[in-house]
Amino acid sequence: MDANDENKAVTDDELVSLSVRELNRHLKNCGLSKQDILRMKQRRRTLKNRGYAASCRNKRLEVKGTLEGEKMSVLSDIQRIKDENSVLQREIEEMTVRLEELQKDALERGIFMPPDLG
Amino acid sequence: MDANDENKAVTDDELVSLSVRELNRHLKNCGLSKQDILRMKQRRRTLKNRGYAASCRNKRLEVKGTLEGEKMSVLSDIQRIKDENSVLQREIEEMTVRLEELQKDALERGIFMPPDLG
DNA sequence: GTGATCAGTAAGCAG
DNA sequence: CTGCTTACTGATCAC
Repeated sequence: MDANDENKAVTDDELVSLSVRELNRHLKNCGLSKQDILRMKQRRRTLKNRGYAASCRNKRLEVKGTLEGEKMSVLSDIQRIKDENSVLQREIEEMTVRLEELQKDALERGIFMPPDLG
Repeated sequence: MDANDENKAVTDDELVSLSVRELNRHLKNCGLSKQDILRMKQRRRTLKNRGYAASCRNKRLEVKGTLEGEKMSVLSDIQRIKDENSVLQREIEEMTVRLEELQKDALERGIFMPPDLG
């Protein structure tokens, strides 16, 4: 098992993907000095940070995109409700006309409308 | 005039605020080597970049804030229009009731309603 | 040259 | 330690 690890170069990809336990085992088997080990640890941290920074930027863009999408969605909601509003308004106008004609007709025919309905 | 500038330490603030022309004059009067002048130019650029980065971040926050504000504004618009919608809906219901009562009353009194108004 | 933005780095905070 | 965020830096692009 030791033979498998010994003198094996560690790529950046491996350095970030290996667990701490695996990394320690590997570093020990390679017989690196404490200085080198520290250096590797720091490089691992740096590489991780690189990834974190990338996710952070992606997240920022994603949040922004979501916000923009929500705004658009709400804007279209407004349009829908405004249209609905217009329909109601038209309906009211029609009914108003209808009532006025009824009143006019009743007057012409000498019919008294119930007071509470006029 | 030279005496005023000579051996005068240049702070970072001055370095970024001085115009190129003023800076060149100052650097010359201090009798700096070309190496030093180049170093100062680069430092100036770095300091400027620092400021640009800050504005960039501020702008990003500002844009985000504006977007959120717009979303809130549109949301309150929706509420307003929905309320207006409810008022219209209620108005329609009242008129509907009124018309139905008129019809019922006419029927009871044996009065024919005009066909186009029924 | 100047200003803006991107990706990478280190410092610092939170879990 | 891990992951995220911020400030800074150099590189790069557009004006």
